[in-house]
Order: sequence, then structure tokens, then C-alpha cells
Amino acid sequence: MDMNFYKKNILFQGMSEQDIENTLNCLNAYKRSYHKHEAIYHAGSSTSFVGLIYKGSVIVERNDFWGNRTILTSFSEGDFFGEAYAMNSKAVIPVDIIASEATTVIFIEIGRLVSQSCNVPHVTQQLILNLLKMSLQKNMFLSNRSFLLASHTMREKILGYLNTVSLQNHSKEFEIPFDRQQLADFLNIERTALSKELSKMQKEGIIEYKKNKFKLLSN
Amino acid sequence: MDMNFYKKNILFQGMSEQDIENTLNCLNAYKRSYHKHEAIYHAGSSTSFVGLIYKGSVIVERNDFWGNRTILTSFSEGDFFGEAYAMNSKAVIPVDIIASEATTVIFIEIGRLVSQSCNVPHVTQQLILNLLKMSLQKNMFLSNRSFLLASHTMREKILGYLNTVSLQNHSKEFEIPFDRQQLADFLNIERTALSKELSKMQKEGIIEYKKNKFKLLSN
DNA sequence: AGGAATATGTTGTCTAAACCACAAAATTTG
DNA sequence: CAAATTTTGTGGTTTAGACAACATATTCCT
Repeated sequence: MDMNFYKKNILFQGMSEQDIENTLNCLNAYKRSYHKHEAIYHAGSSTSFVGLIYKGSVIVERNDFWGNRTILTSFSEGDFFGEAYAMNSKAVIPVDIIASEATTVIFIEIGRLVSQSCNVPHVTQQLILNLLKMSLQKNMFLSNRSFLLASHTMREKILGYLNTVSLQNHSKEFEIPFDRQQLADFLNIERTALSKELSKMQKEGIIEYKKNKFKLLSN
Repeated sequence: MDMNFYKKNILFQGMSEQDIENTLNCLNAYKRSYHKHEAIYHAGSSTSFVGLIYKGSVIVERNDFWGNRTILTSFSEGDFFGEAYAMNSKAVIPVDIIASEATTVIFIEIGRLVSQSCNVPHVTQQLILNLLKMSLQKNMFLSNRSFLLASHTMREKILGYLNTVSLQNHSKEFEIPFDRQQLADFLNIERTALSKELSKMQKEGIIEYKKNKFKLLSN
């Protein structure tokens, strides 16, 4: 067991190694690997397990009747997914969750936290508090995404997105976790229109980019 | 103190009247009234208080540089707002929160929950668990909103929205909490285009409506 | 390495929806 | 209650961006 991995994770903050190990046992944690493009959850299923990405990354997407794909977000090492559904196992997952490269996921049956407290109240409370922090954070992220999608023009969306990533990285130069098609889907615009707008913005001296490495220019 | 109001609320589920009263005292709860269009929070401010709507309703909106307004959502009696910011008082509120009619709000200093436990661990734990449930629920709502905004056509957005409200009300007939301008802002489309599309859909026999009362037709 | 496969970029056409300028209905108020 | 104000609806025009059809660049294999 890679204790270092767990100790770094938000969910286990404020917990001793012994507590972490007990928790993982009590909550039926197990590890599973997926290859690129393999589905982790299909839309329509339910679960009481939260997914914690040990290695690799996943894409959360919705595919509608007519085959339109919308990427909601991507998650990478150390991120969680599915916690809202794990805590309410009657709820149906409305999205597909897909490994975007070779990915290993740790599943933790967080749904048991409330019903069965693993006989260590103090630890249970810490876990719930940590979950709350995560959830509130994700909340802010989702609100932000709404703002992005709500932008009126393609350029506003693109700059809004690049700006967010720039702020997260505390740098005007950064890599984005999407290829063009994925970025287009994330911003809900058409791929070729995105390419068109990006090169226009480069010509205008607003940004510089090559593949998924971007640089914001101020003048 | 209107104990019935509190007992019905999610935040206080599983708590005795005595617990609720103690909690409110410990967390510096107070009540304040606003008139229509008055701002409750301005973008850029911070707080350690969560708002609980006692009477009336509020609109959460963002106003950008160029005066474009985007309505994120509306809240009504019994709903909470600002909890993500109250639990992390360093975070800055990125939206305006406005009373959309005469509104009374109860403010609760939820930020104190972690630092000072009001000396009743069991109650603190219940509160945090309830907060978690609320947050996860809001999470699913926000995800849904993203899907709506991500829809490719106006019609998809409109039907998607009406469908959601219909499901919430368990009925094909329902009222929506927005006037036309607000609905247009919520779906991020132009008001007159919305009117146009709505009447087209009515002519096609897909829906019936009058003002903010809608009916979904199956054939 | 070199061909296949995949990702990115370019140009042009066409349409959904924004935008504008009102008309009509509904609501408020003096 | 009529005038004023606010909300909703209807045409016509314009345009951003979807969509189609490729060109070019990059990466993936054997």
C-alpha cells in the first residue's frame, strides 16, 4: 500500500497512517486498472463507491441520442469522481466516465460512511468534513464552468478558459489537459471554429501556442 | 423563533429543538429583510455566514465589464446560498445575490462550525453531514445546469429546462420561477428569440403556456 | 524509416440565433 | 379607471459560428 499517496490526498487530511489503513479496509477499498478509452462508469448505472485516481486521468462526458458528445471535465491523479452518487446510491449517474490514458483507480465505498461508522467516530467525522471541503470546492469549479459556458462569444469562452488555467498555474505559460477536440467539446464550440479563432488570436498577438502549450500575451 | 421553519429545513434534520436553538445561538444567527432588487451580497465581498431564505426569493447573477447579465440560478424559501464561501472565508464571492422580491434572510455563521464546535460534538457532526448532503445535491444541480448550457440549440435548452422543472414537480403542468427575461438569461439566449421559439413550439403542439405557467404535451 | 492513422489548420457556405425596431398585452399606480 | 410602465410577442436584417471538404502536420506502428 502506497501510504504516501494517501497521506497527500485531501480526503485523508488530518488522519494518522493507522486511521487511513483502517478506513480503507472498513470501506472496502480496491484498486483497478483501465486502458485508454475504456469506460469506468457508463451513464445509467449507480454506485456506492467513489473513484480516486491513483495514476492516469479520466474524462467525464455526456453522449446524447444524436451522438453529440459534451465533455464536462477531466480528472487526473489524486482527483475524486462520483462522490455525489456514491453518497446517494439511488441516484443514477448521468454521464460516462472514460479513461483518457492507461489509468488506475482506487474505489472506496464512501456510501458506508454514514450507515456504518467503522467504529471510530472521530475518524468518520474527519472524513465527512474532508468530503465536505472537496464538495464545496467542486461546487465553485462547477459554478465557474457555468460562467464559461454562459459566455456570449467563442473568444470570451477561450480567453476565460485560458485565464482560469493560467491562474491555477500561477503562470502566463502553461499546458492544458485537452487536445483540440476535447477543448472544443469542453467549451461547447466546434473544433475547426476553435482552431480558426485560436490562430486569429495568435495573429492579433493576444496569445501564443503550440499544441497544448499556451502563453498569454499582455500587449 | 419560528421553530417549525427550522425543523423542516435540511440543515437541521436529525436535530432536537433544543439542539437547533443552541446551534443558532452559537453560530450567531440573525435575521434581516431586503426589498425587491436590493443586493444581499455584492461580487467581490467575502463572508463567513451562510444565507437561509426565510421568506421571498433571490437571484444569483453575474454582471461583467460590458454589462452583460447572466443569471446562474434562483433560490426560494428554505434554500441556502453562499455556503461554499462561508466555509472558506478567504474565497471571494464572484456573483451578485439580489432579492427578487421582498425577502427575509437568516444568516448563520457556519464558518465557525469547524473552529469552534459549540461544545456539542454530536450536533456538530450532524450539521456537517447535513451540509455535505446539501453540497452534493447542489453539485448535481450545477452539473445539470452545465448540460443545459451545453445544449446545441435553443430548443434543446428550453425543452431541457422545462423537462427538469417538470420532473421536480412530478407533473406535466407547472410554474417556472422566472419571467421571460430571466429565463432567457438563465438559458443564455436572447429574450425575443426565446419568445419566438416558445410560440413556434406552441404552434407545433409540443407545449402550451401562458405567462410562467407551462404544460408539456406528449403528442 | 516510411506508411497509416490521428490531430490540427484553412477556406468557403449556410443557418440559427442575436440584434433592432416596434406592436400588443398585462400590470402597476396615481 | 385611464395613463404610465413593464412584460411579452412579431417581423426583418445581420452575423457568429456550425458544418462540410479538404490540406497539412504530428504521432504511432511494424
